[in-house]
Amino acid sequence: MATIKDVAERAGVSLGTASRVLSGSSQTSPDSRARVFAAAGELNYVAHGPARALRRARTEVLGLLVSDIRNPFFSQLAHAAEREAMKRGYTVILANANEDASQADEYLRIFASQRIAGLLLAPQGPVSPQLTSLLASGLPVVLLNRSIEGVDAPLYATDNAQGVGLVLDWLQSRGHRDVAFIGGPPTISTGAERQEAYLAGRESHGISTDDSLIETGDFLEEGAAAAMIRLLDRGTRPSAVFGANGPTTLGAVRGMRRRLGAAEASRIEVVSFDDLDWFEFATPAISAVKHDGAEIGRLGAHGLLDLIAGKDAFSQRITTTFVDRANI
Amino acid sequence: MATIKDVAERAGVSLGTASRVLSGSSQTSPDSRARVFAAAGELNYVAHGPARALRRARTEVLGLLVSDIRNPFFSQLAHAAEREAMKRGYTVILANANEDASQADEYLRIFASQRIAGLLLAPQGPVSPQLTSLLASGLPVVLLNRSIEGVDAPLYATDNAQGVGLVLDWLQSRGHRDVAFIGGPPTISTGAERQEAYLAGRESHGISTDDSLIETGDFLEEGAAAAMIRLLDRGTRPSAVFGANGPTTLGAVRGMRRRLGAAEASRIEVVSFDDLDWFEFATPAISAVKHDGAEIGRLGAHGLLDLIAGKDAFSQRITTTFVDRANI
DNA sequence: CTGTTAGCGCCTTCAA
DNA sequence: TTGAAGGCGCTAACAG
Repeated sequence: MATIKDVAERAGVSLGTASRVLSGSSQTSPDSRARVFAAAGELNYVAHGPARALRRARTEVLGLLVSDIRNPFFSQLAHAAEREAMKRGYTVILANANEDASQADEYLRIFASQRIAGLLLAPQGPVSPQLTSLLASGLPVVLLNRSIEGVDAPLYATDNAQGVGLVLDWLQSRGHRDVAFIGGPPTISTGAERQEAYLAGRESHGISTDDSLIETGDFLEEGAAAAMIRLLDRGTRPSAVFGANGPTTLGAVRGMRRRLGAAEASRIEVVSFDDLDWFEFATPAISAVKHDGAEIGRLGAHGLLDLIAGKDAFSQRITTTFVDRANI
Repeated sequence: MATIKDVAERAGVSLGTASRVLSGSSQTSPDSRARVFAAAGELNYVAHGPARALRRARTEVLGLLVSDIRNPFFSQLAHAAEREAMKRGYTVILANANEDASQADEYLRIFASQRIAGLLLAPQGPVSPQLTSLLASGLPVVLLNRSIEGVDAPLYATDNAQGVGLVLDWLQSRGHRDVAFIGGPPTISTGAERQEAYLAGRESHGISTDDSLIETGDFLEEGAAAAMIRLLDRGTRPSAVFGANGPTTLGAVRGMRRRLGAAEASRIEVVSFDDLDWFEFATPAISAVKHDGAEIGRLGAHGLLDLIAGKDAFSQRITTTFVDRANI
């Protein structure tokens, strides 16, 4: 591959001039600009990123750590963050921790070795050693959708309490009393917040406070299906089920159908935190809180780039809307 | 951040010894090993990736270019490729071209500047200038799921003709004659292959060869919904619809419901190339060819790493299975 | 506006 | 087995 030296030689200018032209840093004469660009084009010159990073002591790479890229919420988030970053000349390295803390730590190490300029973090659980040392090094960080205790970084997240409030109102309006709740891990802030808001709001919305209606999964499909089945196996027969995130709702529906068959399962109404493509096709259609992964990804990337530029960035809670499909 | 020099000083050895210990390259005494590791641990030393890349003239980074990360097929593929690469010490940079050739070219440029060690490519369309120059530079490349004319690289892909054969058999067994086909862009090899196999097999399977039953989308949901609506708007009333990939099937179902309403739409059977989470929940349930994005990602990464290691890698066609949900 | 030069952090040869 | 030294490609500081 051609180096900047090759370009300079071919253009008949010094290495320094070629560098100035190609990185557009300082003033250069129209003549040398033309010649350098021409030479670069002919040689298919593409600057050596690592060399540039070494010299500049910074990169234009952001790290994005999500917990499950196969969850559409996160793939939309990732997609939006990537676009936003690219608009401002940054590349995103995407890492997928699979809701697993040790894998997350491994990726943070890779991020550190790549000397990323900033970190977009949708964390699993508590602070890990690698994260501590990254934070200590002063790396700009923003949190997406999930907060971490003891980490003081801007947080771009769904307003979980508000969203759960919409679900509670809807459950009440539908006259549900025996509502099963399939939650996520309490170690994940979204899991904790949603569960807490739900538990706190039950009574005032005429919903049974019987705790045998509560089960906790892992925010993945399989775990949620297992949780649903545990709940049914102890004889509980709810009139509605509330899944605390997208994969959880999918798993809950699968679990119900496995235990009860499709016909009986379809007599139980389902409501979800997180709206999925197919909810309108289910029988009965599934109503849901819509929260916008893309918006969070966009805002997060924007905030992080501001931090990197030395500006301030401020946490933001994103208000949700509710899609009522009860009477379709 | 600590450099290797800091580590060497703290361990009381020379820089060269520290380097040898940390990269495990040549023989070192147990004594210096212990001291260097201890010092590195205390300083939270993480090697500077760009500097290493510059010196070694190669990176341990793979580029993965997919056309739509929000398509579950690709997010599973990406996830599996990433895991496989990580097992062998490589990092994956994921880029999402959004089924758009110019964005793809932009990302290839970024990959080039990062001096990736190899490229996993699920291409959009024909060869682009950047791709040509990457190939010319001898970069190891494998193609995933989609082939490109004139590019001679190992291809790991679904056996499209075989999969379409399963669909044709199923359509015949269900007695369908008027079958709508919503295809993908003919510029994408999967689009072309699936459409070609379908068109060629219709007659022998008792399916109408009326071309007003054929429409082409863009492999994204919106385009497919529009295609479905165009088809219905010219008065065509099929008894079954065949969607040529996952998002296409989703869009087709949406389009049908929009035009015909849920009740009438549910009298049309749907079959899909690519199985989605929710097909069992649809009314009637949607049958599908199951092709395995994860397997393709895994095989692709494996093959690419072999190429990088100087070994050979061989194209592989992955046989599909069919999930018949007609009598659930 | 341009040429020259030092050095970013690391690995690897060359001597010892 | 170890220390010393050169240089990967690039940018920025300094002279001119």
